[in-house]
Amino acid sequence: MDKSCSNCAHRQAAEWSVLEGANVAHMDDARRSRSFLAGEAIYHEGDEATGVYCVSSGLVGIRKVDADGESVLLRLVRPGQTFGYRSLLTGTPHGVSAEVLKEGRICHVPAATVHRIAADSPALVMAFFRHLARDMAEAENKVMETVTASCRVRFLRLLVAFGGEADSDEGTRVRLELPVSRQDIASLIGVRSETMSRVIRAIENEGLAHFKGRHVDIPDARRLADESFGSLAA
Amino acid sequence: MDKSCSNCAHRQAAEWSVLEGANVAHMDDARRSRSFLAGEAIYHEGDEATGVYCVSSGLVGIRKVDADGESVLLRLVRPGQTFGYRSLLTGTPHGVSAEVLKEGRICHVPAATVHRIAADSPALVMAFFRHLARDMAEAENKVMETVTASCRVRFLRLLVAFGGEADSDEGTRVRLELPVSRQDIASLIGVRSETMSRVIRAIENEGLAHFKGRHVDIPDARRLADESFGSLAA
DNA sequence: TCCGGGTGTTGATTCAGATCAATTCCAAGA
DNA sequence: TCTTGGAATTGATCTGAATCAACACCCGGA
Repeated sequence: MDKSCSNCAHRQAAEWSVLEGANVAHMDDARRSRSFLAGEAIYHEGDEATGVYCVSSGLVGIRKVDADGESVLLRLVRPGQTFGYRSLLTGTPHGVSAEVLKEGRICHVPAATVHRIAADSPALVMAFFRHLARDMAEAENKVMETVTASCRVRFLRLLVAFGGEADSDEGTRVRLELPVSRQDIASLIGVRSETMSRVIRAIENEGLAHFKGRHVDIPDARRLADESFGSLAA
Repeated sequence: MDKSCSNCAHRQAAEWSVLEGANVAHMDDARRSRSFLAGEAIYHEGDEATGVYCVSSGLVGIRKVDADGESVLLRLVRPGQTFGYRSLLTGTPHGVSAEVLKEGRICHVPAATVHRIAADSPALVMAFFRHLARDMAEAENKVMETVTASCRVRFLRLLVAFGGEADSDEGTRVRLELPVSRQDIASLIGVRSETMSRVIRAIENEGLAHFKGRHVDIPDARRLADESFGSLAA
């Protein structure tokens, strides 16, 4: 399996899709994939970048830890997405750590290869720029949210985001699976896990959604989406 | 004044410094500068990008407003720094708004020019990538801080950041001037202005710093820096 | 089968910061 | 000079979320 990027299921999604000709071969050639178990660290804050990573399957979390040991889960990286390119391209140590949240397979493209191809293909650099721009926009949203929205609203919005990726069968009912543990969800929206529990119970009681393990059943997605639009759903 | 980028006081700082040969001339030729008064908007969220801006003098604030009208000041743009390049390069509408906080002069390089030069100079794109990467790192720090640190600590860290740019005369005493109003500082660290006042008064009472208008006098910068390192200064 | 430990839940209590409501301060304009 | 309106301060009160402390649940291993 995984013999080549060309037949990777996610080829379209990743930055590599802009590559042409010999560069595709270079990539395929230098690329190495290996499987990771949940909990394994891929790199730590402060490490030097050794290349660019690409999630083939599983789920990766980008984390940051402060001096007090407080850890925040900044974002998730899903299959088909790349990560770690920022430090590599700027030549600075990683400012965040990456860790496997759900076991899977992750490709690694060595630094030298990325640099060589980037020097030859401005389109690749541009693709990474776009990726970074999108991440930046999300980071800005996150700052806004943590400052202005209650933890309840933040959680509802996260549900909506997860739901967007899930299968919303024609009607308004949506069934989805939480990709990570509740602790991690709490960390993702910046609250304590106890608070997370209470928020979930409240939502459950109101009948907005039904939680069983990692399964979530949303009877009326529209109602939930409305609620997630800030406190005043004018 | 301001006849050319070549003799701009901030030439070294901005992304343009990587340009060579004819591209420098193209830039200089197309560039237009004009002065803005405090409070003027440069662009709004949702606007299409018309070019890249460069602060010559004064101060610019990057803001984001949510559905409820809550506004957060995300970051400041100082003389010598560029902004607005993100939307231009990705071809997406601005996700934030830019507004003049302190009157001054701002240069504008039209979209067509930037695109033409960028197509010819991969180094320019790379320079913008670096800028974005730095902003992203700061955004990540901001998320961390708003989630983990008290508003007191967040304010102290902001003071330290301002102090870093100021003149710390040989000793530990630092004298600096706040670049923006207290309301804006409150918005910058994500608290209400009332809270801001109280925090400032508390710091004043402890003798950590002395505030008079926008002037701040820090008798012992080291002590202040220590305090800013989270709640537990082990 | 009985552990053990990680994950999640629940309750009681506390506290940081928001909110509501007056003032006071101050700079620009008439 | 007086006026005026935004910026800043101050006080009283409320509340959302953290904290502290048990306890229930579930799953893999001996």
